[in-house]
Amino acid sequence: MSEIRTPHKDAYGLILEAIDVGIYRPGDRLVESELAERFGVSRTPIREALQRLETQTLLIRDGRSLIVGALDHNQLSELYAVRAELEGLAARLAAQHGTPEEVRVLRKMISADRKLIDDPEALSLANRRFHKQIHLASHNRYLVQQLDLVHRTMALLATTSLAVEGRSQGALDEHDAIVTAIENGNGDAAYAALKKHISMAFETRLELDADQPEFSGSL
Amino acid sequence: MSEIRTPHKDAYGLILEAIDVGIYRPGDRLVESELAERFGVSRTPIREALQRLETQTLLIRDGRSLIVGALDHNQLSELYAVRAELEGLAARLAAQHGTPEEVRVLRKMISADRKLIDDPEALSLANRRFHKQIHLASHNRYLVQQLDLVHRTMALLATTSLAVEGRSQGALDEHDAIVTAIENGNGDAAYAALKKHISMAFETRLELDADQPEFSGSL
DNA sequence: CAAGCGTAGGTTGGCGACAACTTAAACGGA
DNA sequence: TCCGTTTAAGTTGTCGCCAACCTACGCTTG
Repeated sequence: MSEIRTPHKDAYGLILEAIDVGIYRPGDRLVESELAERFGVSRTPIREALQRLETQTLLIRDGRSLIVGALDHNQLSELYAVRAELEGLAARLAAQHGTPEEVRVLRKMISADRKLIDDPEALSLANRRFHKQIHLASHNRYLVQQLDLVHRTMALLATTSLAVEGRSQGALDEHDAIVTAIENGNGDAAYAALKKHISMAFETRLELDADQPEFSGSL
Repeated sequence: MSEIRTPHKDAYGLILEAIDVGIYRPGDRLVESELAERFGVSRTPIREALQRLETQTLLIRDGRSLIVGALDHNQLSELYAVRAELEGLAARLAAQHGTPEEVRVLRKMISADRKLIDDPEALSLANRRFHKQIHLASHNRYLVQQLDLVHRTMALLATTSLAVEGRSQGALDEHDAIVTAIENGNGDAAYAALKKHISMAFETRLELDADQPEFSGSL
């Protein structure tokens, strides 16, 4: 209750947030001393955080130093392939092992999210929570862990695919189909519905990237 | 060319190897100063390595210190569920995107491995290489990364499931079926064959654990 | 004799400093 | 003017030290 200014986020969270906010963009080089000064700590905790981020491939080595990872088209494609499979598995397991309480929470989320249909910002956050809830309902800690990694990697992408006009409605309908399958305990249907959902999201992102003026890819 | 004694493995690899060899067993507490003295380095690189191992959940926090992670029955079950899905995806992608050269290497591996049928030690190593080759043939770096993580987690298990009498022959036959499906470019068949293979391996491990006098789970 | 408190030992987290290395710039010579 | 060499600045890797904290043992007291 004492520290309001600094909620004691460690260097890991601080750097992650700095990347999220856009202070550091893909391709930027991260200098330890600079980060240390920015956050008012020594280089030691910075180094620990950087190493953690490196093992998660959010940062990649360029010679001796670290730069913020970038996702080119190939990487995006590969990432979505893995994500589709893992999310599909999560849905299947959620249908099989999810508790009634967990499933009801999912159902409630959809109802609540329909009211946010015009607020892309809030909808993006709600979307994360929805998927996270499915992950947890799978009751598989390794799956949760791996999906966390996937989602963190996707944080390297600036914009959310929900920003595309009209995508919100479709996404919510897909969410509905997923939850319905889970409610019915139909693992195969849940697996298929979530895979389809990820496929649509990927397709939307590709359209989004195609419209961008493209100032990526540079080193 | 100067250092033959130490092939410049960093602390990360050294600790990992120490766990593999059994110097440190699941549940053991890792003391930084002890590791530093053992490897003849300062605490700093040790700390970095420990943090990396912690992010991969090979080490887990017990209060303030780190202990080697252990896998109970539930964790093992969850881990194999994820592994089956990821390995299955790797096989599917290998069938779709694998180059003829990569596939031929897989075929050769099986022939070579049949000669090792009486050497569980060598066969275990060959088995790892075989699966790794499939991962690489998927041409999906994130899948490779995640499967690496899974396999490293399984390193916490002392014995290999290939140690079970008669399992070697069955495993090789399953490998054969997998490669055949990949050769035919049949993604669905490859997916199913590898999932089946992992399922059999899991079943074998359960039998193995059931026979063990069980001195795990403590602490 | 038991229980609670205090102290001492040990371990982790953080910091500043130094050495090794890489990169880049500047200077000199052809 | 261009290229090579030397030098200097900057950054990372490693180290030893100190403070905070947790634990466990021992002592004291009821």
